Amino acid sequence: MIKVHNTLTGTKENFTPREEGKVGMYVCGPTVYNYIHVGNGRAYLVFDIIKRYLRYKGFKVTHVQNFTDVDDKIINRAQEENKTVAEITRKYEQAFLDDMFALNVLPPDITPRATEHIPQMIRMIEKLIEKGHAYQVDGNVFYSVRSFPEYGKLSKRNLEDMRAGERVEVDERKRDPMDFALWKSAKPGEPAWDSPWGKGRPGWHIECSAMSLEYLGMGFDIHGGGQDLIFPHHENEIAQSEGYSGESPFVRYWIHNGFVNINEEKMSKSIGNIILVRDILEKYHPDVLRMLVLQTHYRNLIDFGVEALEEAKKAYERLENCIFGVSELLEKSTLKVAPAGTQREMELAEYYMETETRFEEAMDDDFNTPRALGIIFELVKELNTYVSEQSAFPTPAGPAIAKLGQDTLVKLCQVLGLFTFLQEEEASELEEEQEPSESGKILQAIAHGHSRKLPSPEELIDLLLDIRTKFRNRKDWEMADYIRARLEEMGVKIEDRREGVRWKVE
RNA sequence: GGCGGCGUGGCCAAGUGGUAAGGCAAAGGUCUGCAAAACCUUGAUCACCGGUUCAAAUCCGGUCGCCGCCUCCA
Repeated sequence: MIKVHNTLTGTKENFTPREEGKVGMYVCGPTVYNYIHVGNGRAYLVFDIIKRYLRYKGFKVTHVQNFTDVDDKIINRAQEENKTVAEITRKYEQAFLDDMFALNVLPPDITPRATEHIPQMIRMIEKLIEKGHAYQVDGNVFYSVRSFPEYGKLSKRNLEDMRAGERVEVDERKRDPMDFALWKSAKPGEPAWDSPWGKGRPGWHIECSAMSLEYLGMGFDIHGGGQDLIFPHHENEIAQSEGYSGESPFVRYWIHNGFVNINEEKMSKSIGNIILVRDILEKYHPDVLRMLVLQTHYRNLIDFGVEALEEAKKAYERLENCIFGVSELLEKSTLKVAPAGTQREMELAEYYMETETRFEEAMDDDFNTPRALGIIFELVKELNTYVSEQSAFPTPAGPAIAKLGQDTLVKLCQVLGLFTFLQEEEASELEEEQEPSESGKILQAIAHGHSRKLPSPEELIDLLLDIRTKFRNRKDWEMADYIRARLEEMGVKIEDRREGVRWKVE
C-alpha cells in the first residue's frame, strides 16, 4: 500500500485512487515567459519520479500539465523584448519542452494551454456569480472568499489571521481584501477575450480549475506543485472548483515539493541568484541533477550548489562503475547458462529479491527516494564485492548471478528515471542491426569520397589504448602516461583494471 | 501577529518508541608500475532542558537557533 503525505490533512494517508488502478494527476505547469530554473526543474523531476513509480506499480496514470500562456509577467516580458505575446509564449514553451526532454522527464499525456480554454473559464465564472461566490465590478470579476466557509483549509489559515495588504496594495473595489480576481478587464494593447463582463482576460487561478476539471473531473487523485503554490494558488483552486461544483473534494491528494535554495538563500529574481536548468545541463549529465533530487526527500529543502552537484555526481558514478564492472565481467566470461550455484550465490539471488522488496517499501512510504537510494547502494556494494571475487576466483554460476544482480540494479535505477538511456541504446542497437540503410551508406560514401566509412572516434580511442597497452607491456611508462594524459585533456578518462582498460568521456 | 517547516558523525541525508541506512570527504590497509576503480578497517547518543515510558533521536512541555508562507513564484 502506497502512503502519501496529503497537504490537505497534513498527514500520511493510504493512497486509494478514485478509480482502482487508475490515477489522474494534475501538475501545475510553467508560465511561459522565461527559461526554467533548477527550482522548477526539481518540481518536474519530483513528479516525474512519482509518475514513474506509480506506473511501475501498475497504475494507469493520466498526467495533465498546463501551459500558462496568458499572464501579467508574459505581457511585461513581451513589452520588454518588444515582441508579441504569442512570440514570447511560443519561444518559452519550446524552451520548456527542450529542457524537459533534456532532463529525461516523461511528457504529460495532456498539455492544455490556458488561452485555449477561455470558454470553459467563462462558463465557470458565470456559474460562480450565479451561486453567489463571485461578483462583478467595472468589468472585473472577483471571487468572494467570505462566501466559501472552508476557505483556508489547504493552507491552514483563516481570513482573520492573514495580513492582506501588508505588503501589497489592495484593490479597494474588493469586498474583502483577500478576494481574488477571476476575470480582469483589459487595458489597451493587452490580449483580451470577449466576455459577459466586457473585454478581458482570466485571472491566474481559474485556468487550473477549469482545465483540471475539463480533463480529470471533480475528485481526481493527485494535484501537485511546489510548496509556494499552496497559498494562494491551490487554496483558490479549491474555492473555485468546490464552489462551482458544490462537491468536495476537488482533489483527493495534494502533493507539494520543497524548495531549492542557492547557498542557503531562496532563489529569487530580486536576489539575482537564479540558476537555469539549461546552464546546469551544459556541465552535468541530466542524471546527476536527478540524483541530486533523489538524494533528498521531495518535501524537504535542497540547498543547491557546486558541492552538492559534485557530490551527486560522485554518487552517480559509483552506480555507473558498478554497472560497467558487471558488464566487463560478463564480457570476459563465455558461460551464459548457470549450473547450480554455490550456497553464497543462492543467498545472493535471494538478496536481490529482498532488495526489490525493500526498495518498494521505501518508495511506498511517501516516495522516500533517499531511503530507496540507500538500499540501491547496499546492492552496489554486494555486487562490487561479488565481481571482484569472480575476477579472482570464477565459479560456473558466477556470470548468471552477476547478471541477475545487475538486472536488479538497473531496473530499480530506471524506476527512478536513472540510466534509462541504457534501454534506449539496446533498442536502437536492435534497430540498427535490422536496417543498414542502403541510402544512408551511399550518402556517406559520396560525402567522404570513398566507399568505406571513416573509423569512429571510439575505434580511434581503442586504437590509442591498444598502443598504450603495448607501451605498458614494455614498461615504457612515460609513453603510456603521455597517451593517458593527452586523452584526459580531451575529456577521455582511462582506468586500468584487472579485466582490462576502461575509458569514458567526462 | 497568524500558519508551517527545520536543527542527526567534517559535509549531505534516511530513520518518528526498542539502543543510529546510505552518499560525499578524511585516515590506514589490500590490489596496482603510477593513477583510477573496487574491497576491508576507523567515527555520531541524534540543538538544549525537563517530563511520559521497562525502553525515546523518535511522544509531551519548555528554551535556543535557522528558514519558509501570509504578494507573483516550483
